[in-house]
Amino acid sequence: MSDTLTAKGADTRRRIIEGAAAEIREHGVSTTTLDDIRARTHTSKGQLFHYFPRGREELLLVVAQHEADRVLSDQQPHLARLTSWRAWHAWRNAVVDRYRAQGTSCPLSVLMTELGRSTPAARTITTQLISQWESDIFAGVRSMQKSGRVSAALDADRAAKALLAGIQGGVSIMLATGSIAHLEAALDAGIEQLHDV
Amino acid sequence: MSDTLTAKGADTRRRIIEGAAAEIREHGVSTTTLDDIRARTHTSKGQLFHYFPRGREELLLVVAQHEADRVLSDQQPHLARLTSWRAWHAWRNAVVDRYRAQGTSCPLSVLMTELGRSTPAARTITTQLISQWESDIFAGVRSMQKSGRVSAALDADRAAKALLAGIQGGVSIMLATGSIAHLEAALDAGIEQLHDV
DNA sequence: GTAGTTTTGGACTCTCAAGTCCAGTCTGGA
DNA sequence: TCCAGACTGGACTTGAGAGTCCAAAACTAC
Repeated sequence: MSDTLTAKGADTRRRIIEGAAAEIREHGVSTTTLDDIRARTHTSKGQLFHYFPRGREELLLVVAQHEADRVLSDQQPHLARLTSWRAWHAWRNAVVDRYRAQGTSCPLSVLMTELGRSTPAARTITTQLISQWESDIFAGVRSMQKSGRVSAALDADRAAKALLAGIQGGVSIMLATGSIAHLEAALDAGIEQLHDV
Repeated sequence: MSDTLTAKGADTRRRIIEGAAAEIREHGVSTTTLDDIRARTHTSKGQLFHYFPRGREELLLVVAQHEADRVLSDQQPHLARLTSWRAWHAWRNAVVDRYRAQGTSCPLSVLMTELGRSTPAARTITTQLISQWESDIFAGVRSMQKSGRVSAALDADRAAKALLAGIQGGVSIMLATGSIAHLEAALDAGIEQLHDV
Protein backbone atom coordinates (compact mmCIF):
# COMPACT_ATOMS: atom_id res chain seq x y z
CA MET A 1 0.00 0.00 0.00
CA SER A 2 1.27 3.44 -0.83
CA ASP A 3 1.66 5.88 2.01
CA THR A 4 -0.96 8.23 0.59
CA LEU A 5 -4.53 7.11 0.17
CA THR A 6 -7.07 8.91 -1.94
CA ALA A 7 -10.61 9.19 -0.62
CA LYS A 8 -11.58 6.32 -2.87
CA GLY A 9 -8.71 4.21 -1.64
CA ALA A 10 -9.47 4.91 2.01
CA ASP A 11 -13.05 3.92 1.38
CA THR A 12 -12.05 0.62 -0.21
CA ARG A 13 -9.68 -0.13 2.62
CA ARG A 14 -12.40 0.48 5.19
CA ARG A 15 -14.82 -1.68 3.24
CA ILE A 16 -12.32 -4.53 3.30
CA ILE A 17 -11.76 -4.28 7.04
CA GLU A 18 -15.44 -4.15 7.89
CA GLY A 19 -16.34 -6.91 5.46
CA ALA A 20 -13.55 -9.12 6.76
CA ALA A 21 -14.61 -8.48 10.35
CA ALA A 22 -18.22 -9.39 9.58
CA GLU A 23 -17.22 -12.50 7.67
CA ILE A 24 -14.98 -13.62 10.51
CA ARG A 25 -17.60 -12.92 13.13
CA GLU A 26 -20.06 -15.07 11.23
CA HIS A 27 -17.87 -17.93 10.14
CA GLY A 28 -14.73 -17.87 12.26
CA VAL A 29 -11.15 -17.08 11.40
CA SER A 30 -9.98 -20.43 10.14
CA THR A 31 -12.79 -20.95 7.66
CA THR A 32 -12.70 -17.42 6.29
CA THR A 33 -10.56 -17.17 3.16
CA LEU A 34 -9.30 -14.15 1.34
CA ASP A 35 -11.60 -15.17 -1.46
CA ASP A 36 -14.62 -14.99 0.85
CA ILE A 37 -13.57 -11.51 1.89
CA ARG A 38 -12.92 -10.54 -1.70
CA ALA A 39 -16.39 -11.67 -2.76
CA ARG A 40 -18.16 -10.04 0.17
CA THR A 41 -16.46 -6.71 -0.28
CA HIS A 42 -16.61 -6.69 -4.11
CA THR A 43 -12.88 -6.35 -4.41
CA SER A 44 -10.10 -8.26 -6.13
CA LYS A 45 -7.03 -10.14 -5.02
CA GLY A 46 -4.96 -7.23 -6.22
CA GLN A 47 -6.79 -4.81 -3.96
CA LEU A 48 -6.44 -6.99 -0.89
CA PHE A 49 -2.70 -7.11 -1.29
CA HIS A 50 -2.53 -3.50 -2.36
CA TYR A 51 -3.98 -2.35 0.97
CA PHE A 52 -2.48 -5.11 3.11
CA PRO A 53 0.87 -5.96 1.54
CA ARG A 54 1.79 -8.50 4.21
CA GLY A 55 -1.34 -10.40 3.29
CA ARG A 56 -3.75 -12.30 5.43
CA GLU A 57 -1.85 -11.87 8.68
CA GLU A 58 -1.72 -8.10 8.36
CA LEU A 59 -5.42 -7.91 7.57
CA LEU A 60 -6.29 -10.13 10.53
CA LEU A 61 -4.33 -7.91 12.84
CA VAL A 62 -6.15 -4.80 11.65
CA VAL A 63 -9.45 -6.63 12.04
CA ALA A 64 -8.47 -7.62 15.57
CA GLN A 65 -7.91 -4.01 16.52
CA HIS A 66 -11.16 -3.02 14.86
CA GLU A 67 -13.07 -5.63 16.83
CA ALA A 68 -11.37 -4.76 20.11
CA ASP A 69 -12.43 -1.15 19.69
CA ARG A 70 -15.96 -2.29 18.99
CA VAL A 71 -16.22 -4.42 22.11
CA LEU A 72 -15.61 -1.41 24.32
CA SER A 73 -17.49 1.20 22.29
CA ASP A 74 -20.58 -1.00 22.31
CA GLN A 75 -20.70 -0.71 26.11
CA GLN A 76 -20.62 3.04 26.10
CA PRO A 77 -21.72 5.38 27.48
CA HIS A 78 -22.50 3.14 30.45
CA LEU A 79 -19.07 1.63 31.02
CA ALA A 80 -17.37 4.98 31.42
CA ARG A 81 -19.83 6.25 34.03
CA LEU A 82 -20.54 3.53 36.58
CA THR A 83 -21.27 6.05 39.32
CA SER A 84 -24.73 5.02 40.51
CA TRP A 85 -26.67 1.80 40.93
CA ARG A 86 -28.85 2.93 38.07
CA ALA A 87 -25.78 3.17 35.83
CA TRP A 88 -24.56 -0.26 36.87
CA HIS A 89 -27.86 -1.82 35.94
CA ALA A 90 -28.07 0.07 32.68
CA TRP A 91 -24.64 -1.29 31.85
CA ARG A 92 -25.62 -4.80 32.86
CA ASN A 93 -28.64 -4.64 30.58
CA ALA A 94 -26.66 -3.18 27.72
CA VAL A 95 -24.18 -6.05 27.89
CA VAL A 96 -26.89 -8.70 28.09
CA ASP A 97 -28.97 -7.16 25.30
CA ARG A 98 -25.98 -6.79 23.11
CA TYR A 99 -24.88 -10.39 23.38
CA ARG A 100 -28.40 -11.72 23.22
CA ALA A 101 -28.95 -9.82 19.99
CA GLN A 102 -25.86 -10.94 18.23
CA GLY A 103 -26.10 -14.63 18.99
CA THR A 104 -23.11 -16.51 17.74
CA SER A 105 -21.66 -13.66 15.74
CA CYS A 106 -19.38 -12.30 18.41
CA PRO A 107 -16.42 -9.93 18.10
CA LEU A 108 -15.32 -10.56 21.67
CA SER A 109 -15.01 -14.30 21.38
CA VAL A 110 -13.47 -14.11 17.95
CA LEU A 111 -10.86 -11.80 19.31
CA MET A 112 -10.20 -13.66 22.52
CA THR A 113 -10.13 -17.14 21.13
CA GLU A 114 -9.26 -17.05 17.48
CA LEU A 115 -7.55 -13.85 16.47
CA GLY A 116 -6.00 -13.03 19.79
CA ARG A 117 -3.71 -15.94 20.34
CA SER A 118 -2.14 -16.29 16.93
CA THR A 119 0.68 -13.75 17.01
CA PRO A 120 2.40 -11.64 19.67
CA ALA A 121 0.97 -8.49 18.08
CA ALA A 122 -2.55 -9.88 18.32
CA ARG A 123 -1.96 -10.90 21.92
CA THR A 124 -1.03 -7.34 22.69
CA ILE A 125 -4.36 -6.16 21.35
CA THR A 126 -6.35 -8.57 23.51
CA THR A 127 -4.25 -7.80 26.56
CA GLN A 128 -4.91 -4.11 26.12
CA LEU A 129 -8.61 -4.73 25.68
CA ILE A 130 -8.79 -6.72 28.92
CA SER A 131 -6.74 -4.15 30.69
CA GLN A 132 -8.83 -1.19 29.55
CA TRP A 133 -12.09 -2.97 30.27
CA GLU A 134 -11.00 -3.99 33.74
CA SER A 135 -9.76 -0.52 34.57
CA ASP A 136 -13.13 0.97 33.57
CA ILE A 137 -14.95 -1.45 35.85
CA PHE A 138 -12.44 -0.82 38.61
CA ALA A 139 -12.94 2.94 38.29
CA GLY A 140 -16.67 2.37 38.61
CA VAL A 141 -16.24 0.39 41.82
CA ARG A 142 -13.93 3.01 43.28
CA SER A 143 -16.31 5.82 42.49
CA MET A 144 -19.09 3.91 44.26
CA GLN A 145 -16.80 3.52 47.25
CA LYS A 146 -15.92 7.20 47.28
CA SER A 147 -19.57 8.21 47.25
CA GLY A 148 -20.20 5.76 50.08
CA ARG A 149 -22.57 3.51 48.14
CA VAL A 150 -20.15 0.60 48.37
CA SER A 151 -18.21 -0.38 51.48
CA ALA A 152 -14.61 0.78 51.54
CA ALA A 153 -13.74 -2.67 52.88
CA LEU A 154 -14.52 -4.30 49.54
CA ASP A 155 -11.53 -5.37 47.48
CA ALA A 156 -12.25 -3.32 44.36
CA ASP A 157 -9.49 -4.93 42.34
CA ARG A 158 -10.73 -8.42 43.01
CA ALA A 159 -14.34 -7.46 42.38
CA ALA A 160 -13.48 -5.95 39.00
CA LYS A 161 -11.42 -8.97 37.97
CA ALA A 162 -14.13 -11.41 39.03
CA LEU A 163 -16.79 -9.46 37.19
CA LEU A 164 -14.77 -9.31 34.02
CA ALA A 165 -13.99 -13.02 34.21
CA GLY A 166 -17.68 -13.74 34.66
CA ILE A 167 -18.58 -11.77 31.56
CA GLN A 168 -15.93 -13.52 29.50
CA GLY A 169 -17.06 -16.91 30.67
CA GLY A 170 -20.72 -16.09 30.32
CA VAL A 171 -20.22 -15.08 26.72
CA SER A 172 -18.16 -18.12 25.99
CA ILE A 173 -20.76 -20.44 27.52
CA MET A 174 -23.45 -18.65 25.54
CA LEU A 175 -21.59 -19.37 22.34
CA ALA A 176 -21.17 -23.02 23.25
CA THR A 177 -24.64 -23.73 24.54
CA GLY A 178 -26.85 -20.97 23.19
CA SER A 179 -28.04 -19.97 26.66
CA ILE A 180 -27.52 -16.49 28.03
CA ALA A 181 -28.34 -17.55 31.60
CA HIS A 182 -24.72 -17.83 32.67
CA LEU A 183 -23.87 -14.35 31.45
CA GLU A 184 -26.81 -12.93 33.37
CA ALA A 185 -25.95 -14.92 36.48
CA ALA A 186 -22.34 -13.75 36.35
CA LEU A 187 -23.28 -10.10 35.91
CA ASP A 188 -25.95 -10.18 38.60
CA ALA A 189 -23.75 -12.01 41.08
CA GLY A 190 -20.83 -9.75 40.25
CA ILE A 191 -22.79 -6.59 40.84
CA GLU A 192 -24.51 -7.98 43.91
CA GLN A 193 -21.19 -8.72 45.56
CA LEU A 194 -20.65 -4.97 45.68
CA HIS A 195 -23.55 -4.64 48.11
CA ASP A 196 -22.42 -7.21 50.62
CA VAL A 197 -19.13 -7.22 52.50
CA MET B 1 -11.66 -49.22 10.93
CA SER B 2 -12.76 -52.80 11.35
CA ASP B 3 -15.26 -53.53 14.07
CA THR B 4 -12.83 -55.74 15.96
CA LEU B 5 -9.56 -54.35 17.26
CA THR B 6 -6.67 -56.46 18.39
CA ALA B 7 -4.77 -55.38 21.49
CA LYS B 8 -2.12 -53.92 19.25
CA GLY B 9 -4.67 -52.03 17.22
CA ALA B 10 -6.40 -50.63 20.29
CA ASP B 11 -3.06 -49.46 21.57
CA THR B 12 -2.25 -47.66 18.34
CA ARG B 13 -5.66 -46.02 18.29
CA ARG B 14 -5.21 -44.76 21.83
CA ARG B 15 -1.74 -43.48 20.99
CA ILE B 16 -3.18 -41.50 18.10
CA ILE B 17 -5.91 -39.93 20.23
CA GLU B 18 -3.56 -38.94 23.02
CA GLY B 19 -0.91 -37.66 20.68
CA ALA B 20 -3.45 -35.66 18.70
CA ALA B 21 -4.89 -34.20 21.90
CA ALA B 22 -1.44 -33.15 23.12
CA GLU B 23 -0.50 -31.67 19.77
CA ILE B 24 -3.75 -29.72 19.64
CA ARG B 25 -3.41 -28.52 23.20
CA GLU B 26 0.05 -27.19 22.43
CA HIS B 27 -0.49 -25.72 18.99
CA GLY B 28 -4.20 -25.30 18.47
CA VAL B 29 -6.63 -27.05 16.18
CA SER B 30 -6.15 -25.06 13.01
CA THR B 31 -2.39 -25.32 12.91
CA THR B 32 -2.27 -29.03 13.76
CA THR B 33 -2.09 -31.17 10.64
CA LEU B 34 -2.55 -34.88 10.24
CA ASP B 35 1.10 -35.00 9.37
CA ASP B 36 2.03 -33.43 12.73
CA ILE B 37 -0.05 -36.06 14.48
CA ARG B 38 1.42 -38.80 12.33
CA ALA B 39 4.96 -37.72 13.19
CA ARG B 40 4.28 -37.32 16.91
CA THR B 41 2.60 -40.69 17.26
CA HIS B 42 5.00 -42.58 15.00
CA THR B 43 2.23 -43.73 12.73
CA SER B 44 1.46 -43.52 9.02
CA LYS B 45 -1.25 -41.93 6.93
CA GLY B 46 -2.70 -45.38 6.39
CA GLN B 47 -3.08 -45.94 10.11
CA LEU B 48 -4.75 -42.60 10.71
CA PHE B 49 -7.43 -43.37 8.16
CA HIS B 50 -7.61 -46.99 9.21
CA TYR B 51 -8.68 -46.05 12.73
CA PHE B 52 -10.61 -42.91 11.78
CA PRO B 53 -12.12 -43.60 8.37
CA ARG B 54 -13.97 -40.29 8.19
CA GLY B 55 -10.62 -38.59 8.58
CA ARG B 56 -9.68 -35.45 10.40
CA GLU B 57 -13.18 -34.55 11.49
CA GLU B 58 -13.80 -37.90 13.12
CA LEU B 59 -10.49 -37.78 14.93
CA LEU B 60 -11.15 -34.26 16.20
CA LEU B 61 -14.49 -35.34 17.58
CA VAL B 62 -12.93 -38.23 19.48
CA VAL B 63 -10.25 -35.89 20.78
CA ALA B 64 -12.95 -33.44 21.92
CA GLN B 65 -14.62 -36.14 23.98
CA HIS B 66 -11.27 -37.21 25.38
CA GLU B 67 -10.48 -33.65 26.46
CA ALA B 68 -13.93 -33.07 27.92
CA ASP B 69 -13.51 -36.14 30.10
CA ARG B 70 -10.15 -34.86 31.20
CA VAL B 71 -11.41 -31.47 32.25
CA LEU B 72 -13.77 -33.03 34.76
CA SER B 73 -11.58 -35.89 35.93
CA ASP B 74 -8.77 -33.45 36.70
CA GLN B 75 -10.99 -31.79 39.29
CA GLN B 76 -11.76 -34.98 41.12
CA PRO B 77 -12.19 -36.07 43.79
CA HIS B 78 -12.95 -32.53 45.00
CA LEU B 79 -15.67 -31.61 42.55
CA ALA B 80 -17.86 -34.56 43.46
CA ARG B 81 -17.75 -33.86 47.19
CA LEU B 82 -18.22 -30.16 47.84
CA THR B 83 -19.76 -30.77 51.25
CA SER B 84 -17.59 -28.67 53.55
CA TRP B 85 -15.75 -25.37 53.38
CA ARG B 86 -12.55 -27.35 53.45
CA ALA B 87 -13.63 -29.25 50.35
CA TRP B 88 -14.56 -26.05 48.52
CA HIS B 89 -11.14 -24.59 49.16
CA ALA B 90 -9.37 -27.78 48.20
CA TRP B 91 -11.29 -27.70 44.94
CA ARG B 92 -10.48 -24.03 44.41
CA ASN B 93 -6.80 -24.74 44.88
CA ALA B 94 -6.90 -27.78 42.64
CA VAL B 95 -8.39 -25.74 39.82
CA VAL B 96 -5.91 -22.89 40.25
CA ASP B 97 -2.90 -25.21 40.51
CA ARG B 98 -4.00 -27.17 37.54
CA TYR B 99 -4.34 -24.20 35.24
CA ARG B 100 -1.26 -22.50 36.57
CA ALA B 101 0.78 -25.61 35.87
CA GLN B 102 -0.39 -26.14 32.34
CA GLY B 103 0.05 -22.61 31.11
CA THR B 104 -1.21 -22.16 27.60
CA SER B 105 -1.68 -25.84 26.88
CA CYS B 106 -5.29 -26.08 27.88
CA PRO B 107 -7.85 -28.79 27.12
CA LEU B 108 -10.72 -26.66 28.34
CA SER B 109 -10.10 -23.70 26.12
CA VAL B 110 -9.28 -25.85 23.13
CA LEU B 111 -12.57 -27.60 23.58
CA MET B 112 -14.66 -24.53 24.27
CA THR B 113 -13.22 -22.33 21.61
CA GLU B 114 -11.76 -24.40 18.84
CA LEU B 115 -13.02 -27.94 18.79
CA GLY B 116 -16.38 -27.26 20.34
CA ARG B 117 -17.96 -24.94 17.87
CA SER B 118 -17.08 -26.62 14.62
CA THR B 119 -19.80 -29.24 14.24
CA PRO B 120 -23.12 -30.04 15.93
CA ALA B 121 -21.64 -33.22 17.36
CA ALA B 122 -18.78 -31.27 18.93
CA ARG B 123 -21.21 -28.73 20.32
CA THR B 124 -23.06 -31.53 22.03
CA ILE B 125 -19.88 -32.58 23.78
CA THR B 126 -19.17 -29.10 25.12
CA THR B 127 -22.79 -28.61 26.14
CA GLN B 128 -22.68 -31.84 28.11
CA LEU B 129 -19.42 -30.83 29.75
CA ILE B 130 -20.86 -27.50 30.87
CA SER B 131 -24.01 -29.17 32.07
CA GLN B 132 -22.24 -31.86 34.08
CA TRP B 133 -19.79 -29.40 35.59
CA GLU B 134 -22.54 -27.00 36.57
CA SER B 135 -24.63 -29.74 38.09
CA ASP B 136 -21.69 -30.88 40.24
CA ILE B 137 -21.20 -27.35 41.54
CA PHE B 138 -24.92 -26.97 42.07
CA ALA B 139 -25.05 -30.20 44.05
CA GLY B 140 -22.23 -28.88 46.20
CA VAL B 141 -24.11 -25.66 46.96
CA ARG B 142 -27.28 -27.58 47.78
CA SER B 143 -25.49 -29.91 50.14
CA MET B 144 -24.02 -26.89 51.94
CA GLN B 145 -27.51 -25.49 52.23
CA LYS B 146 -28.90 -28.76 53.56
CA SER B 147 -26.26 -28.94 56.24
CA GLY B 148 -26.98 -25.34 57.17
CA ARG B 149 -23.58 -23.97 56.24
CA VAL B 150 -25.06 -21.83 53.49
CA SER B 151 -28.25 -19.80 53.75
CA ALA B 152 -31.30 -21.42 52.22
CA ALA B 153 -32.15 -18.00 50.80
CA LEU B 154 -29.24 -18.14 48.38
CA ASP B 155 -30.12 -18.84 44.75
CA ALA B 156 -28.07 -22.00 44.26
CA ASP B 157 -28.70 -22.17 40.56
CA ARG B 158 -27.49 -18.65 39.96
CA ALA B 159 -24.48 -19.11 42.23
CA ALA B 160 -23.41 -22.24 40.36
CA LYS B 161 -23.84 -20.58 36.97
CA ALA B 162 -21.91 -17.49 38.03
CA LEU B 163 -19.09 -19.57 39.47
CA LEU B 164 -18.79 -21.65 36.35
CA ALA B 165 -18.82 -18.56 34.13
CA GLY B 166 -16.09 -17.05 36.28
CA ILE B 167 -13.89 -20.10 35.87
CA GLN B 168 -14.40 -20.15 32.13
CA GLY B 169 -13.60 -16.50 31.82
CA GLY B 170 -10.68 -16.68 34.22
CA VAL B 171 -9.10 -19.43 32.18
CA SER B 172 -9.69 -17.61 28.95
CA ILE B 173 -8.17 -14.40 30.31
CA MET B 174 -5.23 -16.40 31.58
CA LEU B 175 -4.61 -17.74 28.11
CA ALA B 176 -4.82 -14.30 26.59
CA THR B 177 -2.76 -12.39 29.13
CA GLY B 178 -0.75 -14.99 31.00
CA SER B 179 -2.07 -13.87 34.37
CA ILE B 180 -3.94 -16.22 36.66
CA ALA B 181 -5.25 -13.39 38.86
CA HIS B 182 -8.66 -13.29 37.21
CA LEU B 183 -9.23 -16.99 37.69
CA GLU B 184 -8.36 -16.69 41.37
CA ALA B 185 -10.53 -13.62 41.78
CA ALA B 186 -13.47 -15.33 40.12
CA LEU B 187 -13.15 -18.47 42.25
CA ASP B 188 -12.69 -16.56 45.48
CA ALA B 189 -15.54 -14.18 44.78
CA GLY B 190 -17.74 -17.04 43.64
CA ILE B 191 -17.14 -19.06 46.79
CA GLU B 192 -17.41 -16.03 49.01
CA GLN B 193 -20.84 -15.18 47.68
CA LEU B 194 -22.01 -18.40 49.31
CA HIS B 195 -21.29 -16.90 52.73
CA ASP B 196 -23.18 -13.68 52.29
CA VAL B 197 -26.86 -13.32 51.42
C1' DG C 1 1.31 -74.00 8.66
C1' DT C 2 -2.03 -71.72 6.36
C1' DA C 3 -6.03 -68.98 5.30
C1' DG C 4 -8.12 -64.92 6.52
C1' DT C 5 -8.02 -60.67 8.82
C1' DT C 6 -5.94 -56.77 10.85
C1' DT C 7 -2.21 -53.62 10.84
C1' DT C 8 1.26 -50.86 8.70
C1' DG C 9 4.09 -47.75 5.45
C1' DG C 10 4.33 -44.62 2.13
C1' DA C 11 3.74 -42.96 -2.57
C1' DC C 12 0.26 -40.69 -5.01
C1' DT C 13 -3.67 -37.51 -6.33
C1' DC C 14 -6.61 -33.65 -5.75
C1' DT C 15 -8.28 -29.54 -3.97
C1' DC C 16 -8.00 -25.22 -2.10
C1' DA C 17 -6.17 -21.04 -0.59
C1' DA C 18 -2.26 -17.69 -0.18
C1' DG C 19 0.40 -14.88 -2.60
C1' DT C 20 2.53 -12.90 -7.25
C1' DC C 21 2.36 -10.35 -11.27
C1' DC C 22 1.14 -7.25 -14.63
C1' DA C 23 -1.65 -4.88 -17.72
C1' DG C 24 -5.24 -1.67 -17.81
C1' DT C 25 -8.10 2.19 -15.66
C1' DC C 26 -8.87 6.07 -12.89
C1' DT C 27 -7.59 10.51 -10.41
C1' DG C 28 -5.56 14.72 -8.99
C1' DG C 29 -2.46 18.23 -9.59
C1' DA C 30 0.66 21.13 -12.55
C1' DT D 1 -4.13 18.35 -21.28
C1' DC D 2 -1.04 15.20 -19.55
C1' DC D 3 1.38 12.22 -16.63
C1' DA D 4 2.80 10.12 -12.36
C1' DG D 5 1.00 7.64 -9.05
C1' DA D 6 -2.97 5.33 -7.07
C1' DC D 7 -6.37 1.90 -7.95
C1' DT D 8 -8.41 -2.34 -9.96
C1' DG D 9 -9.18 -7.05 -12.11
C1' DG D 10 -7.95 -11.38 -12.75
C1' DA D 11 -4.88 -14.99 -14.53
C1' DC D 12 -1.18 -17.53 -12.77
C1' DT D 13 2.16 -19.95 -9.54
C1' DT D 14 3.15 -22.31 -5.50
C1' DG D 15 2.77 -24.96 -1.44
C1' DA D 16 0.47 -27.46 1.85
C1' DG D 17 -2.50 -30.64 3.63
C1' DA D 18 -6.51 -33.96 3.31
C1' DG D 19 -7.65 -38.09 1.64
C1' DT D 20 -6.80 -42.55 -1.57
C1' DC D 21 -4.72 -46.74 -2.69
C1' DC D 22 -2.30 -50.84 -2.49
C1' DA D 23 1.11 -54.04 -1.30
C1' DA D 24 3.58 -56.06 2.41
C1' DA D 25 3.99 -57.49 7.22
C1' DA D 26 2.02 -59.23 11.39
C1' DC D 27 -1.23 -61.46 13.81
C1' DT D 28 -5.27 -64.83 14.95
C1' DA D 29 -7.85 -68.88 14.68
C1' DC D 30 -8.12 -73.28 13.10
